[in-house]
Amino acid sequence: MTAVWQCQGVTSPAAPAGAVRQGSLRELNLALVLGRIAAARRPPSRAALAADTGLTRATVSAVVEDLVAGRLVTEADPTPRAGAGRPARGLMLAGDGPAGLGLEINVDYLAACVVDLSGQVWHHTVHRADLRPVSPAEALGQLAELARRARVDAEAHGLTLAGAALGVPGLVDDAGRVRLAPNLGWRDVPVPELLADHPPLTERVDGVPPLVVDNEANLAALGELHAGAAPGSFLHISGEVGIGAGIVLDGALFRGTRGWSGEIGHIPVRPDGPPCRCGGRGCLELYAGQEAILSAAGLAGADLPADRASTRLTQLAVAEHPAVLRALAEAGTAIGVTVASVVNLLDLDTVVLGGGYAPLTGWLRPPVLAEIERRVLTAAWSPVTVRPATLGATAAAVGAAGSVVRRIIARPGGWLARL
Amino acid sequence: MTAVWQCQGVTSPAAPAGAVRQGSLRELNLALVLGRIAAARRPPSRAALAADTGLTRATVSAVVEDLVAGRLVTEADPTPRAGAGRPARGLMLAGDGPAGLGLEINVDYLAACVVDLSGQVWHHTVHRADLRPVSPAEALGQLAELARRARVDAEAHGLTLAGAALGVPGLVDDAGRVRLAPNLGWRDVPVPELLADHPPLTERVDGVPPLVVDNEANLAALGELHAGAAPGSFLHISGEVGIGAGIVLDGALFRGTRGWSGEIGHIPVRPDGPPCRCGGRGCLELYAGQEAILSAAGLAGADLPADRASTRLTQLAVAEHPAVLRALAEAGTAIGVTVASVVNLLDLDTVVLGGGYAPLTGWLRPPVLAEIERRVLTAAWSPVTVRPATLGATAAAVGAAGSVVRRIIARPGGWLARL
DNA sequence: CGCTATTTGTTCAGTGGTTGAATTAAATGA
DNA sequence: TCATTTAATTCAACCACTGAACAAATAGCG
Repeated sequence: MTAVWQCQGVTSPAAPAGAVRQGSLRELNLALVLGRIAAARRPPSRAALAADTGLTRATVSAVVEDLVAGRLVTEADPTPRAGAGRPARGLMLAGDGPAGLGLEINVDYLAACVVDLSGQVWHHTVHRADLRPVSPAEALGQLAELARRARVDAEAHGLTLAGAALGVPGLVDDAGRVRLAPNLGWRDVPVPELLADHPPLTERVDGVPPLVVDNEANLAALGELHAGAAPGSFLHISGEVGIGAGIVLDGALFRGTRGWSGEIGHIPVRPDGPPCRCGGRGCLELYAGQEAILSAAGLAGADLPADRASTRLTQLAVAEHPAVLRALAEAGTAIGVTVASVVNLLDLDTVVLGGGYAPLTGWLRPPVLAEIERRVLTAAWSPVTVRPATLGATAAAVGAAGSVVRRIIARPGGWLARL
Repeated sequence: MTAVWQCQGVTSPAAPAGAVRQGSLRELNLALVLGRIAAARRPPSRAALAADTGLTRATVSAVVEDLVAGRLVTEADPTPRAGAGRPARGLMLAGDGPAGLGLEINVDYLAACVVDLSGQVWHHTVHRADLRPVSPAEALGQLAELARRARVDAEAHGLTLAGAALGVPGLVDDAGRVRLAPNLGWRDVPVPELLADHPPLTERVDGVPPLVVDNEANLAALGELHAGAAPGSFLHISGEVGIGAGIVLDGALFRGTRGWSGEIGHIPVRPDGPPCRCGGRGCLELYAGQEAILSAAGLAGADLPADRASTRLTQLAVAEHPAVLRALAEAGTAIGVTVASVVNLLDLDTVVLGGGYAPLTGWLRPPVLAEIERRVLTAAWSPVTVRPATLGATAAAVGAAGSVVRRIIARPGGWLARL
């Protein structure tokens, strides 16, 4: 009888955005096959791809031929596995194809990195400095120098930069202007214009190096997504001086109506709590922001520069400094209350603690889990996993670079057409 | 210079789900054209569709021919507009094609309705009764009787029921089992099994009548989406005895990892508030649920049966009953705090107040907006709209029926193949 | 009334891309 | 050595879209 009732999935996906023209077919299958190659653990053969995707072996061969000709895919030299029959030739993302340049500006550091199609990081520079007293133009100037060096290094390795992305800790509009970055003290900073004066990033390589400016929490979440360990849907919380979050739903970053999603730092934890500089009261940032934790631990004050605070906190936690442990427990509880709201709302099964929170996960996780178990209606049936980010503290830069190459993987047709 | 910098959109959409085979092309274009016909305000011509979709007129003609042959589309008899040149023949969704059966069980009523492809409601029955003292089997029996009558009525009109969907106020798993419906007092109720004994819903019509069981808040949100007034992304809050929410993102319902998204009623408003029956503390439902509002207004007690409470509340609000107005203001503030969290997280620009909240919007909106403006970081740049649901109190039933026909519109290939 | 301009819808040869089966390639194992 | 097995390619067939030409149907105008 149960077979009669087919339940689940009333989803109403919107009709495909544009027209599906003749050539779209090839374009879609290029993306499909390339995506599977990128997602596979070991280099798959053409036959395996055919079985996997449902396409014919003939079609897969033709598609792969295009991808190889476009330098997006190469054949793995050594035959990986054996059995009986003609050995398969494994396919993998090309290491000498397009690469992405990732940049990050945060309150206490600048970062630049280069990532190739396969996700391998070829270059990574972090420049620690308190950027609050520095003007936006000056900060971007320093960043441009980092970018220039990254490019030189990339070209020395024979990589072709296909684009760049920049993460900033604030709200970015469609034009790349930073509308508000409270912890950096920026307001209405036209990043693209300011960077246009510095040659390293304005030169075109191969006709296409657009710069994308985005929220650093979004890019960090993307980095975590592509780093592989995270599932299709999760919440990534970036605990820097401010607290941001990136929301990944079904393998895609959710940006919100205007691209300003994930402002988790200003979700009210205690609606009648102390006033926040955002105008609200009792925001999460007041309980779990870096300054709040430091101050609760009795470490607020002059002798701890911003660019050292994060590491110092971890050191003290490892040393089991009592006030620090207490402060982390309180912060964890506040984070847990907020995460419980998010999980009740979105039914996510994974929460990733990133940025400055990552090394503190050992102390933050217990109170976070406790609040989730108390407050999430469905927690009894399906546990929520809370784990640290696998990427380092500068996940946003790696995520930014990854977003460039991932865009190519998601829509290889555009890249191939440019050759 | 600015042209060099192309910002926005680092989105990394997952590769297309399945293989794009030869026939997929037609299938996608069928969906595309049918979707445009459904979305159009007046019946579009083939030429207009070609211009709109980017397809050739020849292709559109061929696609439309399939749709007409499958009884999904008909030509509008009267020529709508005139100008110069051969008059266009308008295309519209067929009224005699497949229809959807929508069902709803809630705490204080049962409902059934039938909706055709164009969204027109052909049948609508509401049976008000307090269902808390009734056993699940008994309640489903009553529902089956409603469904039987709806089907008879639909067939009398020449409609073909293509499927049914049922909304319940609780958590539903993949198999259609109601894991928990706190306000109904249900736990682990195997709805499909219990309904299998009642013939009206188990008969197959045309080979395909699957029953989909879903959360009523999800279905109500879908109803609001298809009713048209709402944009692509919004939060729909259903204020029944419990408080649920449906989240629509980019025109699609977001269901969460396990389909349990939108449990907004148990988002903590005051983490240290009074205990809730869910195990948490200070949940929204304790401040803005129907019982909370009644009790705050001094109306809690015996002489107000559950199935009358909602209308009574509205009457008293219209009469400006002071305690009721005060209670609504408090509830609105609690809703506002929660909505502020959601908007900070998801960056939505529209919030729809549905269910019992809809007629109370006049009193709830001001405090909700006040909290949003205080607490949402981006409120200064982009206002959030709060408006009542356009569908009546039984939006879930209409949304359920709509979900059936919308599924056909979204994927007409499957329906056409069955003929 | 007849002619032209105009727009709609259809017909048809042409083409790109997938399909399915047959074929070739390259290894294992008895 | 040869049968077996699996991988990849080749090729005729076919499906669906394309583009242009053509037929249909109306308004405007003299």
